[in-house]
Amino acid sequence: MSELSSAHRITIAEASRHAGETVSIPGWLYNLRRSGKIVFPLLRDGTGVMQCVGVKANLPEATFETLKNLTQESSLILTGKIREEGRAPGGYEMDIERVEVVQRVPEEHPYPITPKDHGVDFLMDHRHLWLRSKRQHAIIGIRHEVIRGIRDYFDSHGFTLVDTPIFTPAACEGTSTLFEVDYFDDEKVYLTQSGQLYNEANAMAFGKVYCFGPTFRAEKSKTRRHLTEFWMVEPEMAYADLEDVKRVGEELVCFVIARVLENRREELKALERDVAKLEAVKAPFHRMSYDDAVKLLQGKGSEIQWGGDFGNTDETLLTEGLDRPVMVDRYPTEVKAFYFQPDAERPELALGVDFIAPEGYGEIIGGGQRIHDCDLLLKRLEEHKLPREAFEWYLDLRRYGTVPHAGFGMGVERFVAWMSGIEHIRETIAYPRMLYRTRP
RNA sequence: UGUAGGGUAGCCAAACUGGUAAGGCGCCUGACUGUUAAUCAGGAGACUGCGGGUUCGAAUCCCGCCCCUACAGCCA
Repeated sequence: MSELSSAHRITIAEASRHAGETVSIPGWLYNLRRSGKIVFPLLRDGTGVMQCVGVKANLPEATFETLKNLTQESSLILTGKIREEGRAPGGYEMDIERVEVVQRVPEEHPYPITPKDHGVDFLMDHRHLWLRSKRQHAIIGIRHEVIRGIRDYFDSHGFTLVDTPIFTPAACEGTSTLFEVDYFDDEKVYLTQSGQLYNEANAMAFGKVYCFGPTFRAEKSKTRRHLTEFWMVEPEMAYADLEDVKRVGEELVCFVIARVLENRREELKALERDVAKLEAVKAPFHRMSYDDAVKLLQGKGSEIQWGGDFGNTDETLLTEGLDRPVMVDRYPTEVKAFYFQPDAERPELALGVDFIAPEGYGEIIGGGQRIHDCDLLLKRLEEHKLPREAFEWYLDLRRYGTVPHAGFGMGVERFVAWMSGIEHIRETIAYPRMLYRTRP
């Protein structure tokens, strides 16, 4: 590509450091404003958008004509001098000297996404192009920061990354529906819905581990909080209990929020996110038992009965008026998975905890302490009618040096939706997979 | 899967108790030397989701199907 740029190549993000220099910026035409003898192409290069100026009197006829007739999203390389300019959005502007059009989008097939209103369905059908627009760019940038923050947190706190398989032989939790995949020789495997069980084995090998990858749920959920394919980070710790889960979860959330606030101001601004709401999220988070949560909800008019799980509106009610997440712990054993350690004093309760984010973003973390006693685990497998043979390897973890251990899972997309302050989770991943949408 | 709402040009969208398809964006032509989703003037572009029915006449009413959205259940 070097023959295409006639001057030092820079990105728009670097432009402020090159004021007074003549540089080349390769990119795409975001928009074009024209006014007779002066044109303002807005150049987009993935790092930002920059207003450029072309004045007829200062340019060869052909160059000006080329600029004037550019079409939206045409690819081009602009060369010119960078100048500080108060009238330009972003504060810097390029005085265009040369233009090289790499591909001009023909007007017979103009770029479909215009700078005006579009419906969700149309935009989702053009998701591969929609990613070029400012809002999507900002959300994906925040997603990147969230993922980097999560990794940095675990990497700097003694956790080893041990990724778990995506093809799994059976249900990890038995409840949710699984996607079935044809394997070789008539064998069936399933797409993972959690790395949990493998994580427990890995924790016994490495002490503190985490896995980070996609998970799949074949539930026919059709809400703004659900995807059939989503990313989850799951830490697991040996010699740890429910309190450790609460402490680590709280630290992780605060760490990642601080990173987003530190490095993604521009994106938050583009999304008109109320950053004061994020800045308010500090430890300690609110702590509440399931018992108290049920009483609180009933007092607020919820239909919930002791023994039931929280609905969507219940979660919103629980954080009503709160500026930070609430951790609800000690759920009835029946509503939780088979592997939860029971409370020593009240065995009808499971040592699990859910973190419910404020502003209606719902559950972002779910986890707890696992059963470490082999006999109890066997009993639970029977109660849940799970095939013992499939869990022999899992039982081995209780036969060879079992220890109390605990962990949790955090859904990346819900976290990103919360950070971004957006309504629907579908915008937090580049290519969302939902109940009735698997394309593009 | 249930309940509710919706499907009108490439996109957004109006059209009352049925009367013969507004407006805007984008595209094309022209004007404009500081535009900020530029503005102004003109132009092209629609078997009103699909199939059937009622009617002199259907975007509008009725039946069936398809698709979308929101909410609920389940969950991260």
